[in-house]
Amino acid sequence: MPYSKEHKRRTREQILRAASHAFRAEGVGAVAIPKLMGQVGLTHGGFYAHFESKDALVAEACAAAFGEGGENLLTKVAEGAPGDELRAIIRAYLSRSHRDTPEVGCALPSLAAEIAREPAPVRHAFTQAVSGYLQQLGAYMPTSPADADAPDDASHDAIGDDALVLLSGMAGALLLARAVDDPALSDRILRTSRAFYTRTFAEKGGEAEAGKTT
Amino acid sequence: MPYSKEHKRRTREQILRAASHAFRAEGVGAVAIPKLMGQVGLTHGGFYAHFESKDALVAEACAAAFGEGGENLLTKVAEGAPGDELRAIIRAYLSRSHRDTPEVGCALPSLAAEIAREPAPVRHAFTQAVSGYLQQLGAYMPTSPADADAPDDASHDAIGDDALVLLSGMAGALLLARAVDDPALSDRILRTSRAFYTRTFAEKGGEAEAGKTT
DNA sequence: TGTACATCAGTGAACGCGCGTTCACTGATGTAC
DNA sequence: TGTACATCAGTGAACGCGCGTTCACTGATGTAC
Repeated sequence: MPYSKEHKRRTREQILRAASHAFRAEGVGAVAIPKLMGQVGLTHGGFYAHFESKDALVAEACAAAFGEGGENLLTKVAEGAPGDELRAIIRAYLSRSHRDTPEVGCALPSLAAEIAREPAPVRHAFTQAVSGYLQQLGAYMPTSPADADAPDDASHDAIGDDALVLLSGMAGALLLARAVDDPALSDRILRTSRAFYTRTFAEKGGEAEAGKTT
Repeated sequence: MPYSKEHKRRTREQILRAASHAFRAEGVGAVAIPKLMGQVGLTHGGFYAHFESKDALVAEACAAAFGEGGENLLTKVAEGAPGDELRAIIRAYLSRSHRDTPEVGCALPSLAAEIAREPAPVRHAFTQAVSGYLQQLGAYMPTSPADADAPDDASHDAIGDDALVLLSGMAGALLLARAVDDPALSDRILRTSRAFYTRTFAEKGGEAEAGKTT
């Protein structure tokens, strides 16, 4: 046998990691396989020993960007602020640092518009990944994950209404903050949204459960 | 003189309109000049009699997509519901029809991620257009357009905090509803967000001003 | 321990393709006489 | 009113380029003896 199984696995992971960063930073359409392989220190031909096509890579990289194994932005931030997870998540999501480093940030604001135009398998992988992300976020929210209503279409797992609104709202704010070319306006979008979502979802008047803090 | 000035103006406008639709539906990178000119019934070479480059077209089409002259989504919807403009805007923005026809919808969810990676002139045109849009939206909101605080950076025109949060939040919800491949989940994102933004911004407990309705 | 061998990750030339843009041209048009 | 002319919107072949993908190859490696 040539090389080791471990060697191939590592190369594949390197490609996947580079892709998940590049896609978020530059967009799926702007990332070329030759350039991507160059970043990993290989030539373009070798790509097809690891992935069937660019589309297959996009699908996998989407999942990776949201952090399928639980090692993602949400858990990392939450671990750093025990007892105050939700406020910490909102603060981090709507930070200048998140705005300025899309390559390691949430894939929703950077990729969702392009994913919506991608073929079915890619959209499916994205949906699965974002669903997991939403469930994770919901676990940190005051209202319990599954709401008691909606008797007609009670299916899509355990995603809470609040998590849906919070994540999509923060994603929209980050999207706008990144697009705008006036730094003062961009900062203001972050500040205003941070205050709004903290006040609405991470303080007493949330939805259920009252608690600590003034 | 050949043809008339009017003739040239009309052709230019046709290209611009086709571009603003195609960009929103397919993304800037996926729209090719040859295909675009074909849609207008012309060949690709003629494009450069009307626009200096594709980038110049993108910048103008962004402005057009938001409706620079005041003839846009917001005013159209508001006119149809005198006295209840804000609720009507939220309902229309987060409707299935808006989700399913991006080519004539708001440019924020469909184009912002790509615009953030575009050269400076394009980003500037986008920022101007979205600022106007935000001001227009603010005019329909309970709180007055310019807030009384922020003495250090009081510059960016008259965009209210509420308008910032509402537009970016709705854009994020539409973005997510379009990306997801599960129709039930997509509908739920729209329904939940519509209820949330209506409750938060278009009912008595808004920010200031109490009024009608129960 | 040393050598022959089979495997297959990685190489790089080549493919067909569509892109944005240029340019010599053509032919429909409004104006001057 | 009818004809000659100048203008320039629109044509379409051509440019250089980089894309995704294929494929005959090469050479580093783990295994068998």
